[in-house]
Amino acid sequence: MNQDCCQITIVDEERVALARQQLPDERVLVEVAEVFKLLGDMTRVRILQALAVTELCVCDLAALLEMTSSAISHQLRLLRASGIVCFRKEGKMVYYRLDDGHVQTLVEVSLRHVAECQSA
Amino acid sequence: MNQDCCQITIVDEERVALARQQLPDERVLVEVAEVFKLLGDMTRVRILQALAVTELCVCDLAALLEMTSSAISHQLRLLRASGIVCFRKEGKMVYYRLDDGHVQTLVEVSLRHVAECQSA
DNA sequence: TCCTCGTGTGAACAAGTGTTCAATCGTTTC
DNA sequence: GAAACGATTGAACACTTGTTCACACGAGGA
Repeated sequence: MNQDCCQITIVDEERVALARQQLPDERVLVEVAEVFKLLGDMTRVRILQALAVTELCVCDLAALLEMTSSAISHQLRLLRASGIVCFRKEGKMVYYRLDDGHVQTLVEVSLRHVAECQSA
Repeated sequence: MNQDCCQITIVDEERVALARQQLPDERVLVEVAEVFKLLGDMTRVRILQALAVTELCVCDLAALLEMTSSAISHQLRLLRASGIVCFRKEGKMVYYRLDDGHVQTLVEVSLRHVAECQSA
């Protein structure tokens, strides 16, 4: 039986080699995880759900989610940096909206998954 | 102008009300965030990518990702609890595979999003 | 110009998370 | 039965992360 350097038995070398071959580039995986990490927070999910309905300014979101505008602003900064939301300035106000249809798709698929798990 | 209890001005009550109305149930949002949180980790993303190719046992995954089987097992436990992966026992081995097509869709959409952001 | 108000930012703290280590459980094979 | 092996689990640790607080910026309005 083959053993790797870590003394862990590889049961099926072929399958492992196949999986390794199909594994995307490390940098891509990092970014994929990064996107999901951003979506993996109640506050940010609620922000995105709200922005999926209509564009909103920071204080709108703060009132809607019953949080400080500072907390909202911090989260929006992260979402902005990853190209998930974009903004539009109008005087003192800054209106945010979803930048990308993919994000909405992700949330929708996730909602479907949760719905199925609950019914099962 | 209206003010809520937190002294934050609601700029557009109509839009806020609309967004609030469309906001899914709190418990659903918690679960959605939970799913994304699970996908928001490099190790788990790599596990899922590997399992998208073929079913694998714990030690296969440990060898593939160059990690201890203990670390892999901890992560698989979380993925199992959320119905993202399922397993099949065969003697001493436990073979894991994706339980749900939705998860694969999520990863694929995310990959597309990342690809577009890089090209832009 | 001064003040107000919406927003953005940095430091700091509490809470949550992933890995390691050691031990245990089941199953298979001497 | 005992040893070997794959898998699982709990505690502990370092590390990350979300919110709060205080303050700064910038755009109107008096």
